[in-house]
Amino acid sequence: MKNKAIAELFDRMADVLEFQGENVFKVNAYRKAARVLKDMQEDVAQLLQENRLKDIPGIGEALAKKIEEYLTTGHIAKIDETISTVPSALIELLRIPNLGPKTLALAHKSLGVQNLEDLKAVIADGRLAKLPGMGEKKVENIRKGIEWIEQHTGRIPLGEALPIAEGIIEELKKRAKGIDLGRITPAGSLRRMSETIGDIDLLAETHQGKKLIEIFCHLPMVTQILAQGETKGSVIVEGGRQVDLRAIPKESFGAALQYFTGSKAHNVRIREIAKNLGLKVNEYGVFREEEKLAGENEEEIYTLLGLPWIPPELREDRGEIESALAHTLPELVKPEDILGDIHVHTNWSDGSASIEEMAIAGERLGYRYLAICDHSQSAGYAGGLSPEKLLVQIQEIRKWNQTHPTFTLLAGSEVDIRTDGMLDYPDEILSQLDFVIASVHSGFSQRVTERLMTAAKHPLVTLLAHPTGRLIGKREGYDVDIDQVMKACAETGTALEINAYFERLDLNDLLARKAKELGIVFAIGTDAHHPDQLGMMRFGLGVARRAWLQKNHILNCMDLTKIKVRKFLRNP
DNA sequence: GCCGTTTTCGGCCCGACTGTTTTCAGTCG
Repeated sequence: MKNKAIAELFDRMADVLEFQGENVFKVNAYRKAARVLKDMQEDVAQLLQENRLKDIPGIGEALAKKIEEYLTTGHIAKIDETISTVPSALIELLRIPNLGPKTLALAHKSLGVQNLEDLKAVIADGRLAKLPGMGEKKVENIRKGIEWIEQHTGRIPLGEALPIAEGIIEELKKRAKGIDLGRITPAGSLRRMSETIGDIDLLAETHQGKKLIEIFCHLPMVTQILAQGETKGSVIVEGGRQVDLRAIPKESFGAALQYFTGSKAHNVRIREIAKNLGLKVNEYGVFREEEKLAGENEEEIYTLLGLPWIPPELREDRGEIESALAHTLPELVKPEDILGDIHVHTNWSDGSASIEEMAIAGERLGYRYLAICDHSQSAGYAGGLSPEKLLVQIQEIRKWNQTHPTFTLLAGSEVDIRTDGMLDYPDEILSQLDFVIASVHSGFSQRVTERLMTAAKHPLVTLLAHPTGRLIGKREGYDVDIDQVMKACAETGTALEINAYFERLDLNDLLARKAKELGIVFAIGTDAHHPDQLGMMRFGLGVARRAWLQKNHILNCMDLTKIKVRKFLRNP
């Protein structure tokens, strides 16, 4: 599929045009087209065949022709030509905070800056600061931008960002006893539950902003204060992450929350709609001329625009606006819909807690069941269970169930799909399990598509775990044609996992949404190796919600009878 | 470059902040 390659080309084109001082709307047109292509699940080649390229929002006559050219020849002459006029090392510099296209063009034209090295040099010798419109402070900010990008390239995984945010919120509440403090919540990509977060954004409702920001900047976890004003504070906390707090008065808290939650693309659409209605939306409220119509709550903002409130997880301009206008937004799966966790390890393999400890932890979360799925025999690194040991574990689990009528343990296994394509236990063992998870843990480039498809077609396999194998910020994932695997799952009724472990989140939001369209059933499993890790369910839930999933799409939102009727369970 | 229940031309989301300026350009979110 060439969608991504074309999107990258359009993005690069936008960078170059911006650098050249082209019309900003043209630049934006390229950027929008790139974003839509990246998000899109359908293959552009398919759309071209059906002569439907121009049905893609943001793609008109000219870009459709360029896409067609790419698909037939492998490149786009006009874009290649434009891009080649500017060295790529120069364009890369646009990623530096506080250095935009104008300044970069100025440095290039006046000082001959071609790359990062040149830029550093003209900063160091003071030549950049002497250019017209430049000055010491601007240059200092660019220098800091370079420093920041050199040591801080990666984004924060959701599973790391959320606990930081919650720790700060808790600490703020404790220390703000004397002042008026109302709602306080994450905003930005964190509230949207994106898999990675840039900076952590918090919003607090208060009329004593200055005092609250003062408290915020002196929390125990703060290691550096970047900015401290009356409405905004910005700090670095232990671990090197940046956290921003904005203090918002009650009357505009909803508008600010809507505004700072984004995404940017979503907000652009919101303001377009407002404009067409003769209204104006900003972070202070909804206005008709000078008259303020709303601002205290997010709901009223959407209502004034003729829309239902849209869950933050959907706010990516991936169809939620259209769906909201048509009043067909899905009822997304909620935390209380989750009835159990069906991917859990114990100290029988590489977990750190006993079966009973995991069961008690699950019960405490209000679950009705838990599937114990330790590793299989060839997973030596993880203490995989021999067939004999697995049979003993099954007996243990059955025994436990007899004494606990209100909570059920399922006897499962996370069975390796070996490099030879076979499952790691013979069928006579697998058939004694209630639940079989198949997954790849070795040979990441060896016929993974074929192996996963074979596993999906195996009649004793319930679900494929972490189907792409990616690790956020660490590993790309298997060499796999996930479309083929999903097709096999759809055909055989095999479930796919949304692995909720914070580094995995695999399937991700976009793939899960695509799988949903194919009619595939999901399981959200935490892959917990410790009772505390059962709490990672919420990250998987975030992915599921971002994938527009409802509870009827998810195995572990069904009670055991229903799962059994749907043939996802065998013995219990 | 896209797009159209006022348009096939003339719009295209909005405001804060900063730093450089004597009224505004650039950058960011």
